[in-house]
Amino acid sequence: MRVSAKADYAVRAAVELAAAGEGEPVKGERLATSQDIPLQFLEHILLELKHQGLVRARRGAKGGYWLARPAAEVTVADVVRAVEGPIANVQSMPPETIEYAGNAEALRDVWIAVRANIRSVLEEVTLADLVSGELPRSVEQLTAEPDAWAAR
Amino acid sequence: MRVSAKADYAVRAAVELAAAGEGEPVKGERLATSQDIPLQFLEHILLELKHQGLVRARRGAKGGYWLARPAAEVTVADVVRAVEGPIANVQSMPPETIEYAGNAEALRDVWIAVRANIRSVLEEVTLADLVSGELPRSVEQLTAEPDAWAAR
DNA sequence: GCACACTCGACCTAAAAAGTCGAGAAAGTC
DNA sequence: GACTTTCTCGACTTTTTAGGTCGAGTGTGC
Repeated sequence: MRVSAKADYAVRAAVELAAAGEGEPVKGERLATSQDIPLQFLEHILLELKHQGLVRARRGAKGGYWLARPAAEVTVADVVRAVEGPIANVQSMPPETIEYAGNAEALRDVWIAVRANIRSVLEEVTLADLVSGELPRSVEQLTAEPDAWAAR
Repeated sequence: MRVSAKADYAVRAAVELAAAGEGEPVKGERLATSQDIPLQFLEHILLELKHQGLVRARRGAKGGYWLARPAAEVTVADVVRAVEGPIANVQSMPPETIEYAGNAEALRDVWIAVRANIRSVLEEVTLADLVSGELPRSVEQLTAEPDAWAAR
C-alpha cells in the first residue's frame, strides 16, 4: 500500500507546471532542478503525461512543457492514473473482479471501500488547490486529526 | 497504490483461522487449500504473523495455527501491518517525514489524508466482521455507491 | 544552418515480490 | 523410544517492478 516515486514525481512536476501558468513553456531541466527529480527519468514521466493528454510540449529553443488543461480542472487522481494506471489494485487486479472463496467473501468489499476512500481524496484535489495551498474542506478535515500524523 | 499478494493472503488466512474458532488448531495445508494459496509461501506468512503475536502455532500431530486473540479484536489493519509494515508510504517513507519544495508543499497533506482514509477502513473492519459478512456501517456505506464498483 | 530541447526506444541495475527447497525441531501416537 | 506429523526457518531461485541511463533522432526558433 504505497505510492511509487514515479507517481510522486509526476504530481510534483504537474504542480510546478500549474504554478508556471499559461505563459511560456517550462523546460524539463527547470522542473527537474526545482523539484529535485532526475532529469532523464522525469522526461519519461512527462512523456507519459503527454501521451495521456495531460501535458503538451514543444521542442527546440523556447520549447518546454505546459498543462493541456487549466490547473483547476486537473486532479491528483488524473496525474497518478496517467503514470500508474488504475488506482488501488489487489495483486494487480481491480478488486471488483476478484472472487474470494468461502469465508473471505466479504474481503472484496473491504478493498472496494478502501479504493473508494482513496479516490475521494485524490479526485477532490486539483493542481490549482496544491499551488494555492488551500485544499478542499473534506481533505483538510482529514489532516486536522492529530492521529492522522502518527506513523503506524 | 496496490495491495500485495502477501497482504491479501495474510488476511485471507487470518479470516480462515477466525472462522475455525477456538477449537482445534488448523493445519497450514488446510488453510492453503481452502484459500488457494501456495503452501510454502503461506507458511512464511503465518510465521510472520506468529512473530507479530497475532497467531499461535503448535507442531506435530494435532498441530496447526490459531488466532492469539479473539477474532473481534483483530482488525484487517493489524494483519496487513504485520506483513507489510506501516500502511501507505510514499517512496517507502512515511508521508509526515517528507519535505516538499516550494509549490509542492501541500502535497504532503494530500498523502496524509489518503493514509487517514485508508486507515479509517482497515482499522474498523475486524476478522469477526469478515467471517460474519457484516461490515461496519461506515464501510458498507462506501461500497453502496455504484461508483465505487467502477474500474478506474 | 545550427543550437536548443523535446522524443523515444533500448538498455541497465537493484531491489522487492513471489515462490521453492530442504534440513531440523517439537508434539503427539503407538 | 521409534515414528509420524507438522511447524520452523534459513537459503535459494525466479519474476517483476522501480528507478534510472544513454544516445540517436527530430521539430523549432533564430
